[in-house]
Amino acid sequence: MMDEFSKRQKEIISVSIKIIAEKGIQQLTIKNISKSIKISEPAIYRHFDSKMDILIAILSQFKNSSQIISSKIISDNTSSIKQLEFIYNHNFKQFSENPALAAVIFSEEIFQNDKRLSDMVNSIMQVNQNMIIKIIKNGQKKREIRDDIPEKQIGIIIMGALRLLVTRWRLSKYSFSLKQEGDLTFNSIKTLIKK
Amino acid sequence: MMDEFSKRQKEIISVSIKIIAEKGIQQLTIKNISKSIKISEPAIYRHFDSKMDILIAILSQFKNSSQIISSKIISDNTSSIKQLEFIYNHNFKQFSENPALAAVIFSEEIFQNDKRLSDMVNSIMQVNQNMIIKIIKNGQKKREIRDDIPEKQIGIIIMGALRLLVTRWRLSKYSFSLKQEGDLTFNSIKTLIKK
DNA sequence: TATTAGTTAGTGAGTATTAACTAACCACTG
DNA sequence: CAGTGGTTAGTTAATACTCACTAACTAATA
Repeated sequence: MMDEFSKRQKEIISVSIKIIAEKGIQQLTIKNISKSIKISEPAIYRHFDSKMDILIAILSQFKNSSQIISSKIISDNTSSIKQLEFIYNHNFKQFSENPALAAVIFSEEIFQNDKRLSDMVNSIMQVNQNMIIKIIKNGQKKREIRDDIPEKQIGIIIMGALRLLVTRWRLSKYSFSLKQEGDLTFNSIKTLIKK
Repeated sequence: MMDEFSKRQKEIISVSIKIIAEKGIQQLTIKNISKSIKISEPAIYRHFDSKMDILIAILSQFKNSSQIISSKIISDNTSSIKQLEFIYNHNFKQFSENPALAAVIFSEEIFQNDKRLSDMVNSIMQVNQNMIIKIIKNGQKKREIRDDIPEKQIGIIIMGALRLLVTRWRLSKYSFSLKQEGDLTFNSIKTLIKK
């Protein structure tokens, strides 16, 4: 409820995400933000107290949306494999439509400096991790997923493959179809883990 | 043979790695390097032409060592699974002994700005990836690894899990035993991929 | 005495942020 | 309705700082 950002605030957030996607987080400066919006640098401070508050706003947006998706999936009553497939597809779709998201989510190193930011990044990671592990555990109980491997380990494999794929896609400057490659990877994982 | 670094150069490289490990790559500044060595900032430039040359020196060290390991493993005539296990163990050992390595290797975003650096990071990644895929392909031929899944996909899964584990270990400020957790993960992978 | 490795003092560029001011709008009130 | 005070969102100019890097000098040493 609290994140009723003003029009300008939303604009600042969205151009910030765009800058990160296109030029990396190093280039996210007040100067570059203000240049994009075509207002002066100090004008930014009419809308956010500090640069960090902008970063926090960006991250909190992502946290919200991933929490919403998480609860949506968990409450959905299809097979575990289908749920995992949905997560993969949802991620690929979201990243493809908005490559900036990938750049921000995978910038853990940079946020490490500041505790507030690193806590936020960690908790976003946690939300996804918990969701996947929950699904796997459930799938093992329902005998849809093999149970000779701990759910935590399957979780690492699933998350790891997803992240590596997205990282490669990003570093290659989005040179291949994330959805296409992702489908191949998920099919392989499906073959590996289904009972 | 070309990397016959002087004593001071080696010192600069080693404190740089230390700084990256402890405070992140953002804190790798000429000022911080010189402070650690207890010489003045300009003195650094007696030994390296630029900061980038220091970064390149660091990366080339890692590249060399990973290439050496790669050829060593490939020429070794044990089972594919054992080879993969060796890679996992080698990585965990190297990272545990020198956490800076993890910080450097996984800082792709930061090196993206500069072409020379990003090429270097990419090629280090490539060396490992090629090695793993080669081993898997061979293992499938020797009927040690299941061949109902493309070698490339198994490669993504193996690399992805390794990277995710290291990333988590690093972000948790090395709070758990990488070797111990890594063994668990590799055992699970072994169960999944062996024929 | 020539070279090496250090020093002090500085440059210029870039950073986030603040100070001081202003134009436009908006709600009261005489 | 005209004028007053207050708020909002912008401006220009400046501050204080950090960054990589350089010029000029110096002590030690081979």
